Amino acid sequence: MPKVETFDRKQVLQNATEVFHKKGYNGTSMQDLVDATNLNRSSIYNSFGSKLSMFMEVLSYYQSSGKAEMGKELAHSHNALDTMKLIFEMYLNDILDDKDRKGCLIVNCKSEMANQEPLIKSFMEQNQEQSIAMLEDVVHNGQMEKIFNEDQTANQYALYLYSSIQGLRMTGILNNNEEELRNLINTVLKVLY
Amino acid sequence: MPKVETFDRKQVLQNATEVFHKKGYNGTSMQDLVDATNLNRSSIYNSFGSKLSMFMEVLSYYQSSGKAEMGKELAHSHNALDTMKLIFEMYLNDILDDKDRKGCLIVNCKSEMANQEPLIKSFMEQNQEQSIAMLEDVVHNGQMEKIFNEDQTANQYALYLYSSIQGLRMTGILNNNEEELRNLINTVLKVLY
DNA sequence: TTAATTTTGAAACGATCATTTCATTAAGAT
DNA sequence: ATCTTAATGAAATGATCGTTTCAAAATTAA
Repeated sequence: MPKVETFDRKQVLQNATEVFHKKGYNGTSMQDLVDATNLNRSSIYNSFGSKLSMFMEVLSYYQSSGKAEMGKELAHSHNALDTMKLIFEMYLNDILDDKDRKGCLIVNCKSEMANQEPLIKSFMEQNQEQSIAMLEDVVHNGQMEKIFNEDQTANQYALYLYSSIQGLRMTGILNNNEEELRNLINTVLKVLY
Repeated sequence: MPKVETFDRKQVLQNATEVFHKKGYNGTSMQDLVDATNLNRSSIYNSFGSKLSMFMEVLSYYQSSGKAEMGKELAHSHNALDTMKLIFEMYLNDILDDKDRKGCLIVNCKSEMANQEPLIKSFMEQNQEQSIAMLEDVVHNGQMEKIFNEDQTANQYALYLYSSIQGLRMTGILNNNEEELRNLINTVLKVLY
């Protein structure tokens, strides 16, 4: 066995994520990626195949990073309401920390490409399914604990919450007033209990 | 006075809107616009200046069309709850009729360009301001009529509704199940009364 | 009819697009 | 040391990008 991949693939993906996130898929050029990753143009094609397949890998990386971070954050919460508040708190912090006002990579990509690129559409469908399943689980627990009402099924509430999160991400692009956003989140969650 | 503008500017804008809506700004080429408008490349530049300024005009046209349609729809409603339901009903119909699953041009553009193009950012800020003012007015009326509660100020509820609408538009890109969306809308509105 | 002005067509602009090619350099395995 | 494979660099691919140019055709007011 000869020379093995020497560059840090994770670091490269992080750098690529940053550009795609800031400029969008169509707004990002291969030159942008060469500059951001400090990788050779040939190396990008050797290691990632094409702009689109590199982007798909970026999306997966972004998704699993988010999931990991969320899992860590929720590890020590055993109350469904606290869990739900923590979830929204994470998105809020993401908005408040986002100096470039880029919004959410996945939401942005859905709006840019879901109706154009079948691979993206599939990714978004499974992302939606997973997100709703996760939210449904939390709501279901809350309903078992009698913390959340049963006016709607857990699945119905999960779709509502999923939609609210997308709305929050969109709103956060232009509005980063912490007080207003916190109030908005409280209003979203109020219907649950 | 010699030759006057012969083509139908409104029709041209409608055709251009269709392409921009389907492909996004960065995904739309000048050739796409030439094909869609049946206008000469030179004529486009003579009449609209540049791709970006044509897009700005498309955005304004889309916005004012939506406002006009909404005004007509709401003309005969004098109950704040009915008005609010009609507003959401309009967005729902837009989703159900959207065969290409394009979502909302304005929401898409906000996610694609608000952080990159100052002209777009300004447009989106005034669009948000107007939308919230309109919603605030309806909520305020409902609160006067004692139909809506006063747990939050009309302005706070307006931001919540504005955010919910953006979420609905994003959700509608992949989900066009009428029953689920209707249920989602009911959940959104329930907090108001 | 003439003068004014716009639309049109076609070509060209230089820049940039995503991708490919290939010879050179580098490094682990035998 | 040598074989094997990967990373690199630089150049080139052909296509397409947004925009400009300009002469010819078209239209209307004077």
